[in-house]
Amino acid sequence: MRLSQLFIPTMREVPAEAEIPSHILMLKAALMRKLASGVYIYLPLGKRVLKKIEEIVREEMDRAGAQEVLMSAIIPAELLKESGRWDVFGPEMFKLKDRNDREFCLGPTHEEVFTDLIRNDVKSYRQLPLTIYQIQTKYRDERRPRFGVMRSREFIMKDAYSFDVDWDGLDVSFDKMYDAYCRIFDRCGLKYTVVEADTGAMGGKDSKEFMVTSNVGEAVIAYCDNCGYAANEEKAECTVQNTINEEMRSVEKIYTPNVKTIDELVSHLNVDAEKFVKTLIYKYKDKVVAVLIRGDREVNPVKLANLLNVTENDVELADEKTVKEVTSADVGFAGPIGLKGDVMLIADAEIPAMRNVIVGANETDYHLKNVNYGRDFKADVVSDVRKVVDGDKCPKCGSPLKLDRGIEVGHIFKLGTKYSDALGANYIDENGNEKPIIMGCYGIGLNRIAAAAIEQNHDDKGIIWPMSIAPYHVIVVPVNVSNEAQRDLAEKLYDELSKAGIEVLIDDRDLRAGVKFNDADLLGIPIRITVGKKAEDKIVELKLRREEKPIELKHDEVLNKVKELISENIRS
RNA sequence: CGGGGUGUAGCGCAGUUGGUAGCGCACGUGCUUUGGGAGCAUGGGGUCGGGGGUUCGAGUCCCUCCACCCCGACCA
Repeated sequence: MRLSQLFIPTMREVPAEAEIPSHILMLKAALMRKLASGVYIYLPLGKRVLKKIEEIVREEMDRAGAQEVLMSAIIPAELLKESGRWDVFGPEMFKLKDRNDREFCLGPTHEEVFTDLIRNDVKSYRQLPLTIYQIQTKYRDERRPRFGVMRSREFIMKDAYSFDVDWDGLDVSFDKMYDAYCRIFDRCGLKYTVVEADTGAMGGKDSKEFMVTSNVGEAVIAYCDNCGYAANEEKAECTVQNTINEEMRSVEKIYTPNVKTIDELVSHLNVDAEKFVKTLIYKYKDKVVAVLIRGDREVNPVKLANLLNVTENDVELADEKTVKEVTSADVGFAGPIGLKGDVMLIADAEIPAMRNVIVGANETDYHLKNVNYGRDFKADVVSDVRKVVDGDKCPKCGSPLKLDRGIEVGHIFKLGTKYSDALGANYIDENGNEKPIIMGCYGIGLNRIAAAAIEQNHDDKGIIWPMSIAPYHVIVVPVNVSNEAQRDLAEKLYDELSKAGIEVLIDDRDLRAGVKFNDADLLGIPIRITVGKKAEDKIVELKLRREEKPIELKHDEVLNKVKELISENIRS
């Protein structure tokens, strides 16, 4: 392709709306443009990158025995109402009505549609196992789209669903997908970590996320260098860090006028935050629960929701009125002793291991010190409900955990029977018994892969595409197109490379060398061939985008060298 | 959804006490130039986010709506 003809409106200045490198570079390098908040259109180069990623995903899905189908982006409301998710997703869905006032939504995910297909057309164990997938646009009306394609409202996803006769079968299907995912991300040139994840509103059992490590990632992951344990922040198990064996002292009431927050208490009493226990009042489904947690810790809302057997959306901090009713005091003085009404008391796992702590007195302007679990109060439930912190002991081996940020590019679940039960997707086993089909589901965000790849592969000049997903492999740059020798040699090379099936660009624009080099760097084409002063002697330069120094090559050596470089850098 | 901010040429921005809109880059044309974002000359491009109001006169003041961005909340 000729740059003089390619629709590639690169930008010299940084668009004000973009903050992170991938977003900036995708706009600058003319991969995409924004149409509306969280909605992007892809230009020729961006489209090629997506195609490359799509092809890798497709090859690996097919290799793993999955079969491609294509659902509709439009889903009738009744299907999602059948599973209950019409309300679970709620405002996250783009909803629409047809002329007869029938409700639909633009699919945020497709479990129900796939399950519906299977319940109609799969009846016997003889038809199982089966894994089918699609590559399709999904729609989620995110509250806050951001970071370009990283969190957009329209995005391309590969979603696969496995159907098995039993849990052992699911394990096999799941492991195949797991392996396929590793191959996909390896081939895309991404550095990633697989972490244990919470299943959340999706339901199901085992769940793993594929996280591309990046400091712009929105997810926090905890991992252990020693034993390999890794989990996302929501899931990461917390252990009791240290057990204090002080002698229990007697409870004292202390006057703490208008001292409400842990920070204020720390400076008022000159005692470390870890000697306090916070009492947080939450509401869920018209019930009230009090959560006790060490002063310097944070509650993990996912763990709390799971413990209460509700979704995260159902749990929220109680309003002031409720807090006053339950604690008989202003907000800021809640404690475990003397709560009124039907309040479940949950203590974080660390609480029983603490001694002589300070808690709210359930009386405005007072706290209690030397309070001890077991002697002074007992919780209805003791469970891990806090967020991990850097340095926590690994739940598997006890070494210190580290925290990092990641971009979630893939997520695989063992769903089990959640949707087959809800929609009645059953099969007849060899004994004639009707049983629910055991399902798994597996998602990959394709545009996110592109953005994540840029996050991990760029410098201050632009993108540095991994060979496997680069829009083109080679760019031929004649330094001066009005120099006949340079132009002719460049054209000849372009022609030879094209005929050999190489994906090659030629920058035949009548521009200064600096502009062309800067564009080539911005675009991130892996191999640049510069045809300059030595064109008369049939000598050109070959420079890798990733490397600093070029090498000189004779004209007739170029094709083989290029072929070699490409095949070295693409795994299949 | 709460808090903050911004809307002026394709991009980045300026616009004073209210007086009829400008700069850089980009774009067209001509000449010169040609190994890391050239120079000179010349030209085109604007419902100043929309609507309403105040005023002789509004990019500027007031009201209102909208869009977009950031922080938070939220997120299979």
